[in-house]
Amino acid sequence: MNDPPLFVLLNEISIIEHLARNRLERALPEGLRVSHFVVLNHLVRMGDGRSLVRIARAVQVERPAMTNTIQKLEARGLVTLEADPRDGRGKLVFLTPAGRAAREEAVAIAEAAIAPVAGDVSAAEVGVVLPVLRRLRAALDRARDDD
Amino acid sequence: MNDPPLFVLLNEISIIEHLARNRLERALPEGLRVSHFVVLNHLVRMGDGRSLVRIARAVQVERPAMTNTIQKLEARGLVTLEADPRDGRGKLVFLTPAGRAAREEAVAIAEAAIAPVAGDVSAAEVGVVLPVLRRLRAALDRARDDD
DNA sequence: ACCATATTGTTCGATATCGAACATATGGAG
DNA sequence: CTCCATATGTTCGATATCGAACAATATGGT
Repeated sequence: MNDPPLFVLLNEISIIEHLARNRLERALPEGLRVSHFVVLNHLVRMGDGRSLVRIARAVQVERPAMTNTIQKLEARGLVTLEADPRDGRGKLVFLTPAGRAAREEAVAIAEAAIAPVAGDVSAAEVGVVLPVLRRLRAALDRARDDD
Repeated sequence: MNDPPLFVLLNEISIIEHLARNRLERALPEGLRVSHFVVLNHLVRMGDGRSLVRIARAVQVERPAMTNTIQKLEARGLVTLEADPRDGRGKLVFLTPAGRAAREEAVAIAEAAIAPVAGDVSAAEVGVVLPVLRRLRAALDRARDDD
């Protein structure tokens, strides 16, 4: 079997993603899904007060999924919603203090979850790999827009 | 934000996986899911006549999901099931000619789907990145067993 | 040989995600 | 200003996945 190199790479990426996601999912507090964590993380890192669509696009899910995720986060008191003053259709998502705290806790859990494998891949290696993957991601993103 | 390097790497991997999966999902023939394609691919590459659990473990899904996937493949006439002569509990999965043909077609579709981004990552770069990711995958696999 | 334990494939209930469709709101073309 | 295409958030129906639990079979220790 000589599949194209990129094919093999994506296959490996797919497996790693699945393993890492499952591992994180089990480590997170009861009821806090990876998808929730991803949104909290995004809001902390990129800033809150963003619309649902914008967040959805950033984390690669469709709008209905984001509606669901945000409703769960709101029910937990981790985010609040406000009407967008500039757009009557939009809602803006804001982190609550509890939301920021939950994100901190989840990050600590995530780091602990990957600690056992951290020794197998050095920071230097990540430094080599990461730029290539970023380029790959950018290319996939561009290809998506072209469809 | 200075997250640990491995954390950033896994985050990037997660995004790439999602983009690539969505892209492939849309390109595949109606009703043929990525999960189905993964199983067909596995059977061709690693050999058929394997049990459900064995396939499930290899492609990182739980047994109920594999039961579902195999039933769909069987309904499409892409695989057949036989009782394991050595184990009264087991079933062995065999590819049909139609299954092999469907796999060939799906591989061609998958290659076409990633062709637009193939130019952005050279084979040499894949050669550099792949060993690191394989090591990461192996480490995650080991960590899973340790739980 | 027997019984406890593990394994296999399955069913069941819960949940997340998706695509399609909808109501509402925006904004540009005429 | 009016009207139509577009965008936003939501609801709905379908589907895949998971964890738990189950029946049937294997396996290993005594």
